[in-house]
Amino acid sequence: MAGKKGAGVLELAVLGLLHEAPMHGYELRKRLNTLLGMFRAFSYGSLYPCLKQLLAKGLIMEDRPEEGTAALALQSRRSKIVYKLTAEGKERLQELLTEAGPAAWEDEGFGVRFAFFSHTRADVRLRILEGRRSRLEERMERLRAALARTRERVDQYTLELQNHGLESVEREVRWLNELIGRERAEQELASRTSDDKPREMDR
Amino acid sequence: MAGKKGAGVLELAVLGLLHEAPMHGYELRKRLNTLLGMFRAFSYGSLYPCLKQLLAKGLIMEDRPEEGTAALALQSRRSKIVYKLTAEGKERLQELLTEAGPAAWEDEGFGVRFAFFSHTRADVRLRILEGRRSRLEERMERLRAALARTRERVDQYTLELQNHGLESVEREVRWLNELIGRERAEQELASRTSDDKPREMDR
DNA sequence: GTTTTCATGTAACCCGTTACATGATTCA
DNA sequence: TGAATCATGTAACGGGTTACATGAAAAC
Repeated sequence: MAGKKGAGVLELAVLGLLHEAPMHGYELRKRLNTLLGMFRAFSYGSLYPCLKQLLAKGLIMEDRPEEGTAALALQSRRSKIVYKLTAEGKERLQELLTEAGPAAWEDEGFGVRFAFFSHTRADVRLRILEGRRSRLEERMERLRAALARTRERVDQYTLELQNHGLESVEREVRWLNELIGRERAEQELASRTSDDKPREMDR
Repeated sequence: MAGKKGAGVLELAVLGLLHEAPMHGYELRKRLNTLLGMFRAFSYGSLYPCLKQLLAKGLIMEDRPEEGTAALALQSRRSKIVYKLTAEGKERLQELLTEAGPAAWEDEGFGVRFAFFSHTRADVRLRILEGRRSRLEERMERLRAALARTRERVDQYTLELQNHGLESVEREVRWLNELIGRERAEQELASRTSDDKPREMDR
């Protein structure tokens, strides 16, 4: 609970990907951008400094392929640097994936969290999905209100834009509804299996 | 063509809104956020500096309500400051709305341009819509490829995310197709009306 | 053997936010 | 008269990009 701040999408994404498999920066960036391609794209200019920083924090470690065992090659020979999570890194990742607050359901962070949902506790998943949904429902309301006002002022394009925006949000809400339904069903199934045990909401 | 750079969404949005009607900062921000609510939300911390900067560039001017005609009130009395476009401001706005390059169809800038499409030349509108579409089609291809690869690795949630992303993009492409169709129809109609006149693409 | 792609990194910069400070106006 | 909201502003900071520099490995 000490001065831990910042976090950021990138940090989480890197930790998450490295948890799946050790990787070097270049590859990491590619995986990053295919994973989150529909939201954003990171550049090397942000990735490498981030790695450096994670290294300094002891959350990841380098795995430089040390070439010919002995003292042959001097320390030059720049080569691929494979990164992997340390124990603290895994802990940190788990911690990030467990927090179910605004950071997890705002536009910024939701995508990444969702991408790593299979490493997230079931109850946290549900809370994040619900948080996201109510966030979008708010937006929907505001959008509907805006639309009602715009309809009178008849700027055809603004109307078209807001309408398309509204439909997008509505669509995402429907998607979330389905996901939440599935999660609930699974949870119920799970609790019915472990049956009479006195509760114990995970963790 | 001299050292004009930066621009930015905010500048365009402010010019666009002020073109519709003079306004003070606070109101401007609200209009801004209902207009572009589904993309982003600006804070005062960026709006006021932007206004200051536009003022310095001579694109907008203040309209301080000068109270009781004469030298009564000393120069204190801070009050609402209504901004409006200058001649150069209108020119600049027109210039911004006429450029049909990447800036106009990337995620960042597309929304704002579209919102002000009714002040944009018909041919420019079409080019921007087409630019946007091909941008999204690229993304679609990459997304489809990513999906194909993900399907084998069976992370259920990643798959779900990418799938939803793909569908969103496909939906936007269909939307654009429709808009482009309408624009084309209108253009044809217009050219058939003015018929044998040697061209003169609007404005 | 040269071009392309892989691979790592840095420095300058930009756009925007957060948090704060201040004051006027409206309304209970 | 005190609280809420309207209204304007600033300083510190942050997270990211662009453009650049460098070099190894693969492809042609």
